[in-house]
Amino acid sequence: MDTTQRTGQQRSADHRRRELLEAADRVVLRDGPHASMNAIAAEAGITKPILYRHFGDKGGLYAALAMRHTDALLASLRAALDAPAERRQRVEATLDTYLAAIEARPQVYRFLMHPADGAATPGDQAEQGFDVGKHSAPLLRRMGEELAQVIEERLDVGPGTQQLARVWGHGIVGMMHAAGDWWLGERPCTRAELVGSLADLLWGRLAAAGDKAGGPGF
Amino acid sequence: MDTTQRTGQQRSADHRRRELLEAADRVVLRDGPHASMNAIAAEAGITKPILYRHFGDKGGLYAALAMRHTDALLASLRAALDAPAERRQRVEATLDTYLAAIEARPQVYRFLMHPADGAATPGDQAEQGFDVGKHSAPLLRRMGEELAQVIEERLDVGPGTQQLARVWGHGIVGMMHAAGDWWLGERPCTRAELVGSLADLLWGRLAAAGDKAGGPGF
DNA sequence: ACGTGCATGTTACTAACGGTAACTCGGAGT
DNA sequence: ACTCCGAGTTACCGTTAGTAACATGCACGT
Repeated sequence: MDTTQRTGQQRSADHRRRELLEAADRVVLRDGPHASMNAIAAEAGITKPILYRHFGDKGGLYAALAMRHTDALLASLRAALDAPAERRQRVEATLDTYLAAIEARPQVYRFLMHPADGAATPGDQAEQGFDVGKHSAPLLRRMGEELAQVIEERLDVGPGTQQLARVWGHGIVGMMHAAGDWWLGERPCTRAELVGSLADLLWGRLAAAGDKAGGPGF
Repeated sequence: MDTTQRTGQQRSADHRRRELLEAADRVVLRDGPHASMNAIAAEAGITKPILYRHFGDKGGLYAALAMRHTDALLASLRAALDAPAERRQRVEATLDTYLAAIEARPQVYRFLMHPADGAATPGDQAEQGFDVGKHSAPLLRRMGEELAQVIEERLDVGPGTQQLARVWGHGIVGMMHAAGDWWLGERPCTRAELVGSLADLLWGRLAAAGDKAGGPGF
């Protein structure tokens, strides 16, 4: 059987937290990031203060929720990134993995990319300085750092590799994200075409392209 | 049609709107995107309902405000993009223009990139379907389309140029944005270094780099 | 001169939200 | 039996977006 009698007490603490997170997940998937604490509590069959006891505040709940999805997505990406294949193929597989994920669950994607407000507790005016990006999409940051690490581990671009890797990591992730966001809204082409075009961009086809008539000479 | 006497009535309508926008600008620059309608009204020396009469709702005010800054930034970028110089130099100038802008006014930048909620009027539950990206940062979209147009006009990459240009436009803008956001938060290097690294990425240095020891052969 | 219309402005309110204080209830330990 | 403690509730606070109803001033037709 289970590890003894304390199931009734202690395991239920973690288990309840899991249940609450899954209820919150359901509501967020249904209502988007505008889901209210009341709605989440109602979905879980309880009332607000319990949520606050478990997660502190709304930011805490959202952070816990985001962590789950972020971890899952990052695991997929890591798999594609670490596959034993040619570099271009790895890049394309990673792009495709990301795009497939946001295509399959746009609500989750939307939630992860807009963790809402976060700052400035109502009664207390906090941080009026610029903390740009501090509370902004943490998923993008994590993906950027992850990619930077892979680049630094695997690529040799001479001196300054470490800094270059970080710039490129965040830059490439941003490229993927923005292109995916736009593509998800307009669907101007197939996923494979998008992957190919982005890989072409990373492969220097922009620099290699010729000027059209009328442009300044190269 | 005298342009003289109706000044008292009609010009003051537009003028008042301008004044309100400038007051809102001041507050947003001071308090960030969390600025409340009350605060903005107070800064303008009036009260809330007037704001609502002029702009409909908070989204309307924010949209009008964002339009001003977006137009200004886009004008700068267009100038850098259309300069009569070599392509790489144009790219670097454009990147630098963008980064200089967000560096100079991080509050404006933060406001433009997070137009807050926007959807779901409180009393009426609206749009529960996925409208991903519909209300998301319009500045990025406009920049992406603008860049796509320039690419399509100036570059010749064979068939499919138009679609490729749009993908690249949004992709490059996303790269610039994400890298800039990260850089603004951590300041890991100078602006010039960041510009150079990003341009190198676009110039195919990622594809040209060699593998480090231990990696799968190329 | 006088009311009419209209834009401008106000006060006072509603509904919803995030968050919290204070109370209640049921079960384990001694 | 009595106490302690965690889970849960109701009822509330402060703030916010948004609105209804009331006041005021200025041009206009008659």
